[in-house]
Amino acid sequence: MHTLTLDVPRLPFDLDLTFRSGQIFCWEQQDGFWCGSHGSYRIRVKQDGNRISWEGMPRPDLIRFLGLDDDISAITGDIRASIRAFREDQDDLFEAAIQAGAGLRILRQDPWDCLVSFICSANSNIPTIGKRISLLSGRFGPLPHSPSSYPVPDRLCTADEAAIRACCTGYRAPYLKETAGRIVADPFLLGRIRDLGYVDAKRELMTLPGVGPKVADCVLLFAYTRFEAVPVDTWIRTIVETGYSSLLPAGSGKKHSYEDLASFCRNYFGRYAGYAQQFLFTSRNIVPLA
DNA sequence: CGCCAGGCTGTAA
DNA sequence: TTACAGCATGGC
Repeated sequence: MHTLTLDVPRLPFDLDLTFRSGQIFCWEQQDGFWCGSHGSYRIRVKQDGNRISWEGMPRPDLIRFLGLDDDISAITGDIRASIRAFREDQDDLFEAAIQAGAGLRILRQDPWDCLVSFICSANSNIPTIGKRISLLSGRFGPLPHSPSSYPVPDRLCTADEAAIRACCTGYRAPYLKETAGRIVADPFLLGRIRDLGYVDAKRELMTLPGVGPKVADCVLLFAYTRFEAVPVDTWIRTIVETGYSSLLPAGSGKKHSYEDLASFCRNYFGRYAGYAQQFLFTSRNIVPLA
C-alpha cells in the first residue's frame, strides 16, 4: 500500500467529490476505497484527511491521474481575473460553485476509456451510464468476464451488435462497434490527437461515430486536459442561459447554439473555462452513492 | 403513464 | 447554415 501526504499547494483535495462529479463512471466504493480501472491499471484509492492511500499504480501516475498538481487557487484566481473583465460585481454563481466544489479536480482519464464512456453517455443519465459501462466491461473487457476493466477495441469491433445492445446501450451500439473499429484500424489515432491543438483535436474526434461536439469536449477535458474544452450538456445549458442571460449574445428568439454557449464560457471564464464548467456542473449534480 | 437524462445522426429547408 | 424527428434505456 502506497501513501502520500497532501500539503498546501495540493489542498484542498476531495477524492469523493472528484469521483462523484460526473466525469468518470463505474468506479465503486468498497471498504472506504474507490476501486476502478485506468488504462491497464486496476486501482484502489482512499483518502483520510490529508493522507491518500492506494495500490495498483506508481506514485507519479497517481498524482497525474488525480490532477493533484493542479494549483486550484491559481486556477480559480485566473478565472476570477477573466470574469473581472466582464463585470464590476462579483460572480455569486461561480463563487458559490467553487465553495461547494472545494477539493474538486479534473482527472486525467485514459482517452479510450473516456471515449467509450462518453459515447455511452449520450442522452442518458449518470447512473445508467455507469451500469452500461459495467455491463460492457464484463462482456468485452480484456479478459473474458472481467468487469474490472473497460471494454477493449478489438473485442468490441468484432462483437455482434446485438451483444453490445444487450449491455443497455440501445442505439449507441453501432457507434461503439464502429468507433472501436476505427481504433483497431489506426491504433495511434488517440495518441496523435494528444499532439494536436484544441480545434484540430476536436474535429478529429468528431469523425468518430457517436462523437459530436459535446462528447468530443468531454474527452478533450477529462482525458486530454484541454481546459478550454467546455462540454455543454442540458445542465450547463440551463445554468448558463439562466445565470448569465444578460451577458450572452442577444438571444433574438433563437435558441443559443452549442458553440454560442461554449465560446461564451471560454471568453468569460478564460483559459480554465473547462474547470469553471466542472465546478458549475458539480454544484448542481453530485452523483448519489450506490 | 409522461418526462427527462453529461446527444448524435440523418434529412429537409 | 439551422431545425427537427428518431433513437433505446432507466429513473422518477
